[in-house]
This record gives sequence, C-alpha cells and structure tokens, in this order.
Amino acid sequence: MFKRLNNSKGKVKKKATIVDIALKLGITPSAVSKAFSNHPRISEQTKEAVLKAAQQLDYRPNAMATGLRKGKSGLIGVIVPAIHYSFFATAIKGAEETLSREGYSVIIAQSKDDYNFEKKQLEGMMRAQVEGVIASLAMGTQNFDFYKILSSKIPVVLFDRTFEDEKISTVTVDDFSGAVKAIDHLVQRGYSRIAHLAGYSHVLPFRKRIDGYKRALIDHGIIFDPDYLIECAPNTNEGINATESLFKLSQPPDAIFAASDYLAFGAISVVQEKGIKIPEEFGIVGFSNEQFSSQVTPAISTVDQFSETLGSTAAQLLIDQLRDGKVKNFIPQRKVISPQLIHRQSSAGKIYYSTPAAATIL
Amino acid sequence: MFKRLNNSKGKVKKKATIVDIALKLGITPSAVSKAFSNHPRISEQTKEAVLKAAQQLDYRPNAMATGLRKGKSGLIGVIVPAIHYSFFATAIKGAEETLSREGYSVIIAQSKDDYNFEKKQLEGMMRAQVEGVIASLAMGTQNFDFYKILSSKIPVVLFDRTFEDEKISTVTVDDFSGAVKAIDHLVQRGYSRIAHLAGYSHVLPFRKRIDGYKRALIDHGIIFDPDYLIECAPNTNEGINATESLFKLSQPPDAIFAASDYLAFGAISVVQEKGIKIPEEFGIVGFSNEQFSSQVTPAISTVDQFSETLGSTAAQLLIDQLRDGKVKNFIPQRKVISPQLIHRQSSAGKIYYSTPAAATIL
DNA sequence: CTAATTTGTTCAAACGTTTGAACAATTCAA
DNA sequence: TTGAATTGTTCAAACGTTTGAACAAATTAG
Repeated sequence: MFKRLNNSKGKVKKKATIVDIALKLGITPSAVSKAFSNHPRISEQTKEAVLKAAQQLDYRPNAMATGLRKGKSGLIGVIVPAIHYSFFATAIKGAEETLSREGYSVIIAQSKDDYNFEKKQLEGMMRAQVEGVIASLAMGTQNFDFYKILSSKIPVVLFDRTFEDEKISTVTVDDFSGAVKAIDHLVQRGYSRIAHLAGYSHVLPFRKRIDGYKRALIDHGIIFDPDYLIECAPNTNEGINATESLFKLSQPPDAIFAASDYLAFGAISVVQEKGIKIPEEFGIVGFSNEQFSSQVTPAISTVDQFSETLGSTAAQLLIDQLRDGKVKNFIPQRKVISPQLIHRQSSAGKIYYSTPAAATIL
Repeated sequence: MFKRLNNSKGKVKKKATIVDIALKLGITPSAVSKAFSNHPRISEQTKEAVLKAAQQLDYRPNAMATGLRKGKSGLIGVIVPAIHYSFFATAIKGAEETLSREGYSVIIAQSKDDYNFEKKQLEGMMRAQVEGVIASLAMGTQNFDFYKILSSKIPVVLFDRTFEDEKISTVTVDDFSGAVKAIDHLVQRGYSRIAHLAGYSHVLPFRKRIDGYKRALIDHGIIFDPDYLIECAPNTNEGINATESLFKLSQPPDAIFAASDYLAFGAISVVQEKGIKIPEEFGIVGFSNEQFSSQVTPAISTVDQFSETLGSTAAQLLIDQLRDGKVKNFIPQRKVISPQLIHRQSSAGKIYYSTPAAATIL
C-alpha cells in the first residue's frame, strides 16, 4: 500500500547530483565540483550559491563516483574470527572509532575461524575496493599466501592473531609477558605447583602464553611438569574437564594459570566443589579480563589485553600507511601492547591469608 | 626500505580491469563484460577464454564501477549505539551473516548513544551509497525526522530500540511479555513483594519492561508500589545503589526483577552482603542473558532476547524489502521476537526450598 | 539462391565525479 | 594602449563497468 516516497506528494525524486545543482544555477557541473572542493579559482559568490542549492536539493556526493574517479573508496575492511566475542567486538569498536574519525567507512566480516570462508570474505572486500584491511587470523589459517598477496596490493595490518612477515605491520599483545606476569604473581603469592590450562598451541597468542608460562617457571627455579600443561578449547566446560584431570594426578597443583577467563571459571567451579578454598589453598589467574571475571565470586585475577587499544592502534597504523604509503617507502611496524595483570581475589594468595603484612597490599 | 610490490620482480602492476582482459584477448571490453555476466549471445569459447584470462591477471570486478553504473552499491549500513555491548555485537553477527550470504557487504558504525553523532554516521553511510540501513536508535534520539527522511529514500529496518512509524519495518523483542514472564515466574516461586530495577523509561524497551512489570502485578492481584520501581542506568553499580535504597524501605521487597543482568548482579551482591539467602529468602531475575549471568553464583535467572535472531531477522526483512521494493508496493513489517525466561538458581524460589514436589521442576 | 534468422561481436552512451587545459573577460602594469 | 597577469568559468577526458542498439557473418528456411 505504500510507495517509496521522497516527499509527501508521492513523487519519487531521484537523488540529486552535481548536475542538478549545475542546472539549477545555470553553471557547469565542473564548476559545482570545484566549488565543493573549495577551488581557489571559483568565486565566493558561486561557492555560496552551490552550497545553498546543495542544501535545498538535499545533495550528497556519490562516494562511488568520487571513488571511481579518484581511485579511493574510503572503505576499510576489518575481518575477525567472530564479531560477538567481546575481545574482538571491543577491538572493532576501537578500530571503528579511529577510522571513522579519519573519514573512513568500515566494512566488517567474520571468518568463523575458517580459512576458506576468510578468503571468500576478503575477496568480497577486494571487490568493494577497500583501501586497506585490518585482520585477525582464523584459527584454521595456516596458509598465509592470500594475505601476502593481499598485502602487496593494499596495506594490511594484522592484530592479535598474526603471522610473521617482513612486509606486514602487526599489533599484538605481549602474551608472553602477560603469562610471565601471571606466574610471577602466583609465585609471589605463595603458590608453587602451578598448572596451565592452555589454548591450542598452534594459535600464536596461546603458544606465547605457554612459552611465557614455561619461561617464568624456569626463572623461579620451578621444574616444568608436562602433566601440568593441558591444551584445550577456551571455554568453561573444557576448563572443568581439564581441572578435574589435574586433580587426578598424584601430585595435584595448588594454582592454575588459565589462558582464558572461561577456563579459569571452569577451574574455579571444580576447585570449589572439592571444598578447596580459593585463594587460601588454591590460586587462579585467567586471561582477557572478560566482563564477567570481575563479577563472579571469587573475582578472577586476570590479564587485561587492552583490546580496544589493540583495535585503535591497528587502525592508526593502517591510516599512517595509507597516508605515507605511496610517497615514502613503507617500513612495516610491529607494535606490541603490554598487557596488565589485574589482581583480584582468586589469587590473593596463601601469603595474603597467612601474613597480615601482605594483607595491606590489597 | 620496502616498496609496495605486486610481484616478486618489484614492479607495481595496476589492478587488472576488464579492458586489460579485452586487450589480452583481442576483443572489446563489452564482450568481456557480457562474458562475465554469462550473456547468451557470447560464445562458450570466449567465455572460457575470458575466465582464464581473468584468473591469470588476478582480475576482480571493481564494485565501485559496477555500482555506479548499476545504481547499486551492494553495501548495507548497520548502526548501533555501541558495538562492544554483547547484545549489539551478537545482533551484528546475525545481521552480517545473513547479509553476506546474500552478497552484501556490511558497513558498521556506532552512534555512541548520541543523536548528532548518529546523524553524522548516517550521513557517511548515505555518501557511501548504502542500499539499506539497519539501525538501533541512540538513547538520546528523540527526534526521528532523520530516519523518516532516510526511510523515504532507502529501505530502513529498525531493531530493538525503535520508534513507531507507519512506513518503517521493525524487529523488536517483546519486552512486555518478557517482563510478564519474569514476574509470573517469581510469583509462582513464592515471592510476592517484587521490586523492579528499571532502565530509563524513555528508552522504549525499558519502558515496555516497566509496563509488563506493572501489568503482571495487577494480573496477580498485587498492588503496585511506586517505591518498588527505581529507574537507573543498567550497570552493576547502579544496581547496588538502587538495591540498597530498597532495603531502606519500611517494607523491603523479597524479590527483584532487574531490567539488565548487570543490575541483577549488583542486587545480588547487596542481598548476599546482608546475609539474606538467595533464592531461599530472596528471588532475582535479570534481563538479556549476558554471558556472565550463567557463570556467577548464584546463576542469574534471566530473560533471553535472542539477539542474534534479532539481527538476522532485521537483515532478512531488509533483504526482502530490497528485492521487492521497486516492483511491488511496500508493506512495512513488524516482527516481534518472543523472549524466553531462563530459569536459574537466583529465582529457584521459596517454594522450591519448602516443598519437595516443586524441586523436581528443576 | 535469396531472404530471413541466428549468432557473436562491437559501438556508444551512460552512471557521477574530478581535473588539467583552454578560454573569455577583467584587471593590472608600464 | 598594448600586453601580461589574474579571475572565473567551461571543455573534455577519464575512472571501470553495463547495456541496448547496431552490425557483420554464419546458418537456416523456403
């Protein structure tokens, strides 16, 4: 019953173009175009008239035409494994804010952690003529050729889930040092038999956390026990299973460093169920500072990755590259964001409860 | 030190166009174009040759050129108050999946709950020539003119935070019935003095929850006490404050229906601190089914809004409108998604703990 | 064997904008 | 007063693609 209207009279007006303005003012389209771009040779009078006419006609430049002519789309592609993970959602937020401030529009896509799908999505972005791409790799992506080719055509910045390439800028969290901080903290708080619920080691950030874990143990003179390292998918359920298997060991751990807050939470529920007190008898540190981790009981100590900063930094790197790219020679950047350990109750420590002095720390 | 390369030889090849293919094959661009679109008058031989050449040249159609010529950008704009809220992130996920399946690219933007910013972002989308817009309104948006004008030019679908307009399709959660379900449940579980930690009533979904709350009380013969209704920002802190003020009443409630899980969580912490047992003495139901709500102790009963479905439904509605729009007359749709109450421990009920019969319900 | 039809392609214009060159009119310098 | 410089505009081509019309060649019909 309804027709797409453009005014209350029921007539469908086409979108106004530069030509309509020109016609209305009795000048040529090129004069109008130059007026908009504030060309010095166009009279103030004309400029004003053009602006006014544009207003009246509700004119909006057609980015496709402009883009085609100028060879610039004003579009940036952002691709992540899944939009709804808070880590990625927050990173996207950071990237979007930075990019839109610079006048870019952001096209998003999800890889669903599937390499072929990722490729397909990137193809789409290329067709859309994105000027640059910000990406976090799908778990399944082991073949980086596509990204290598892509990065030879347009600027690419990888974040978090990256791969090493001498021509691509990356922004990563220093997962290694995050892990080290977590272990240092646990040791400091009096725990000594520290297990690690790890993510899959073929995913770079998870591998780095494993490396950091091992390294920190060595630095503290603790011998690494392979039984204390369990790789699993980063969710609560796997955290439960892994923790249960840890308690079947002849010598169970007295602390867990988990590669995600979900794993940590799973661990907590198992430990509590066994009647073991957290943090008095058992310490837990998670990773990622998920929203819920501050709200559960006990609140989970965790490593914050500054995901919003991650996104905005990646965006800034891309913008820089876009600006300089054609002129100067391009030197890929490698930004590393230092994560921060957030001390909460789950690892307050044996020390905390045994020595009043330490209590004042919190 | 690095130059943007296109091959290992160090020469910068321009992107291949239809003209390059034509030149290579000694035919005209139009023949190439027709070959791609599988035009019946182009010989199979030519089609094959074109496809092969395209492959070799790594040709990719320029969506800006195609779009300009065809008057279609293949772009859909999605604008939400904030990307990183899990509700919106999940809705975006749903929309993105549906839209990309249909070959559309998704441009996202955030309004930051600011009307002027929202307008600015939409302007940008219009310039980018989006073919349609999916939006959830900024809290501050009270003036809907912009959306009315917009919807007269391109299809618009509003979701969750909508306004009533006879020309715009909407997808909403039935917040009213969600609230009713929550109250019914609380009453059934033996609670009778039920307070409501509400969101701001000028935001439609929150208002509907308030209405549902009031309605359900009436239906259960419970008199509405204005002291039991507190409007606040939907976060943990405000939940704490509001709950504390409830306990200062001469007759405090024995249950709270909160308009968000964050509010509910704040309430829980206050109630527990007072030594009041949940759910034996006090029942709590939240809203939105945030990830953490299943993981805290006690797990929070909550109203799930199926936000992913919300997003995909909005996308589907938009696609339908895009497809039919020009041909048939457009009849705006009004989809309402029925939320689901998820029973968890926080409202297991006085009944549950007093009568063994009811225990089997869980 | 001629005319009509089919087949495969080219031609040319169009989408909306930008931009260097060209041009006419005005102003300035000498 | 003539030439040069400046000012304000128009011209025309270009960006990469699509598409109806036109056209030549090959095939079919009668």
